[in-house]
Amino acid sequence: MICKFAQTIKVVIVDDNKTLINQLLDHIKKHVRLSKEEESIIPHYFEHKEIKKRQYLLNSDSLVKHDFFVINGCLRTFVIDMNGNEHNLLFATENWWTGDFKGFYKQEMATQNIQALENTHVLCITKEGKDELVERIPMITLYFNKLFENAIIAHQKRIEQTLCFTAEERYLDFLKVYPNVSQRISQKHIASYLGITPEFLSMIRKKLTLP
Amino acid sequence: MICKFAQTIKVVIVDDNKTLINQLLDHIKKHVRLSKEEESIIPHYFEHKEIKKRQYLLNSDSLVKHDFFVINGCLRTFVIDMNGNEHNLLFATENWWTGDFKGFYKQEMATQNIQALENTHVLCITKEGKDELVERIPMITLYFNKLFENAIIAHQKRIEQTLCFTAEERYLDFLKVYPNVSQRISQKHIASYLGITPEFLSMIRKKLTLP
DNA sequence: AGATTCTCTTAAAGTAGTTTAATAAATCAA
DNA sequence: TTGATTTATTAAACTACTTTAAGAGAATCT
Repeated sequence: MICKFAQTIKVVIVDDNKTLINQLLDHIKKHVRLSKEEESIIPHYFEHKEIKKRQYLLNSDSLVKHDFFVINGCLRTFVIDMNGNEHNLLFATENWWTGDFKGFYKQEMATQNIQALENTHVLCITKEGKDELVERIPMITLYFNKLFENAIIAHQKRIEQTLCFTAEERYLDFLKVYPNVSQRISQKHIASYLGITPEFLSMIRKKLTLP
Repeated sequence: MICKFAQTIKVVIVDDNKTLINQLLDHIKKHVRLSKEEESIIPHYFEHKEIKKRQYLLNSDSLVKHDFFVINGCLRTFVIDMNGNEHNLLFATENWWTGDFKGFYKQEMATQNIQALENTHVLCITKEGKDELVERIPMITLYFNKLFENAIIAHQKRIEQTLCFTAEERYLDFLKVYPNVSQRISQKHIASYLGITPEFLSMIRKKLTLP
């Protein structure tokens, strides 16, 4: 055995945009069948972008130009309230879509912000690009429709949880549903996502580790 | 002048299903152009149902057979938590769609309940019916897509508000955005929608009416 | 019309979660 | 490696909201 850790070392090869777009194509093909010709059309509508840790991909009050498909890394989408406090809405890792939804589809100014929590590679598409893509490959509507469907289900779940669950219950569900995300981001960001202060999350965690 | 109250008397004519389906067709035509032939196809996929005040249109743990378009009246969609408490997710009045979203699209058991707060007329469509309708009138996908888009925007707004706003701010926004709904339903149902107790809503209202 | 049930209000006591502040631990910059 | 900044923890004081209880008013049922 040359390297006994080989299985746990994650090597990200980003030398070639073809690798990146294939990841998106694979994701699309989980929902829709694509002909070889269609597969060759899709790459033209996406632009690759690398975003370093702590940098911003979108700021509120700027025009929303793109929607983003995450290749690797981690992004957080958040809003800033009247008192200047940030509230995380979503963490996006590998194979997640993110963006300012309303701003993108209505072609308005952003109300949300997107920041990289890790060095991150994304594929960007514009609204016009997406519209043209759907026109050229009508079947791909099924894919985007499925994304919408999943988004609504996820949003409804979150609304139900804030109405029905305590902060502790919401935290436990978050750990269960997003185990890999929760290990990669800081607790203050998890607290913000859950709608509580980092201090209170710390108390919850203490209570959970004790018998 | 024969009756000086004529303008304030609301006469609902429900003698004829054609009147009902036209209301839906008008709603669809705000988003998509329909040929006369297409207009004649659509009615076959909808079934009219009258639901009396306090009756249930859907109970959790039953199979979700239909999605609903409200002609008139008012429905509330709610979940029941582990302690048996109800939490309102949505009020649907004229020209709103409602249903157990996840249950309908995944053809699963309902987790949500729907009850009439007023005598209500709805048009029902099954999942198979909707799928076939979309196949026969592909353009109608644009209509349903727009509904999805609006649903995601509304859900995101609600999530942001629970993170950023106090109960009082959420109440004021509810009054502003749904003035007609808020006058038709009881305060205990508004409180439940806002995620607070009726007692606390009462305190908020008292505080707001004082200087 | 009278009895019953539901809704709204008020108030006092209680609790989930916040704020402030201080300290330790981890991460980052140089 | 050191100093500077950010993150996590703990605890005490505080606040937004809940719970319980009780009474008045409205709606609903015979």
